[in-house]
Amino acid sequence: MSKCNDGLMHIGKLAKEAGTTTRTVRYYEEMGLICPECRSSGGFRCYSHEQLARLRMILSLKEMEFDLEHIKVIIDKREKHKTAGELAHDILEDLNGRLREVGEQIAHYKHVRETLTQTIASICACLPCDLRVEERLCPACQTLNQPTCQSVPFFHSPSTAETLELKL
Amino acid sequence: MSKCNDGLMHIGKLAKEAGTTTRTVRYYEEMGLICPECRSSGGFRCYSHEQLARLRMILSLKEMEFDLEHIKVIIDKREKHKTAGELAHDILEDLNGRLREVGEQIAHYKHVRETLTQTIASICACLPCDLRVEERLCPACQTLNQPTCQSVPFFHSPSTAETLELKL
DNA sequence: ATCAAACCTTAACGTAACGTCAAAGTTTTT
DNA sequence: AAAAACTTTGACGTTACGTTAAGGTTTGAT
Repeated sequence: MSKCNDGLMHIGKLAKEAGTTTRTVRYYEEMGLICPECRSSGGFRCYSHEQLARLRMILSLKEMEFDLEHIKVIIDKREKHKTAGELAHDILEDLNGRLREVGEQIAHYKHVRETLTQTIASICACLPCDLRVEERLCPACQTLNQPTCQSVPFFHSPSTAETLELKL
Repeated sequence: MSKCNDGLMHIGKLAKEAGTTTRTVRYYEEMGLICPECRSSGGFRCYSHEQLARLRMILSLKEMEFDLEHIKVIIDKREKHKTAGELAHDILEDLNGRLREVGEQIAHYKHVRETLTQTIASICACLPCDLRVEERLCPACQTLNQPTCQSVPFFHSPSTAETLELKL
């Protein structure tokens, strides 16, 4: 009847159950993160529910943006500790490290946002400018006595920027 | 005397002035973002100050995390507009788009941080647990009547998770 | 039993933006 | 003139898969 009974499933079902793709599962296998319980006579990968749980572990760690290499390390830790407490202690280091990194990411993107916001403000002042792009200073900038155009490095042409630089 | 006079410089100087590497400059050339003014008789790339300004433009756009393809488009816009105002209007779309994306990135990482924080809290409750990792429920979790261990998908072993799942 | 649909297999290229050799030629300095 | 410093092209490595391609396997229906 079925070549895949005993509660085993092929890769498609496994992937769907875990909410990922077959390509991802095969890739994880290549990386040594997961491997099928057995193969069917025709060569199909067969997975048990244990594998499914393991795959879900991997994916839950991926949600926290650990890279696969680190995930492998973390999962392997499960076999290196006798008690859950020890394991918890060990894994908490990974989690706290990651937490710090994510904080840095957030800070970084906030900085990028700042840069963008300031650039946008500067360029807005140039909207009413009728000068050619090669010109040096918008009337608006002159009036406001602001170095807007020039403060936006990619707004004015290289030759203009160069001119300005040489004058310094 | 010098084979690189006339205010021209070789790639090393260019890169250092702009605060990047020669590899990056060559890559940008490959991508069509920048190209040397000329070559020395021996084949060395020679750059003018205009190229330096252009490279700085590219790098300033990179600080806002535009990808190179987008940077190319933005820089090309400089030649498509007659007035600075028009150019400003056009570029503002790119900047605002990027601003939105960066906001999304920040939101995303904040979500990741949330997940991490909650996971850390859950696992902290398991620190005093003496059970083997394969066991099902920490005394701590039982006492607190909290589904902590089980709520951390990668903390308990696959077989345990499976057991739990089958009981549902 | 047979046939098609649906599924699976391995293999391999593509992605982004460079880092990092390697082997050999050029410029600059001593 | 020789050595030090610099440059050249070429090519592989990186991350985590997506996306064909060409060809077997299972499954469900008839």
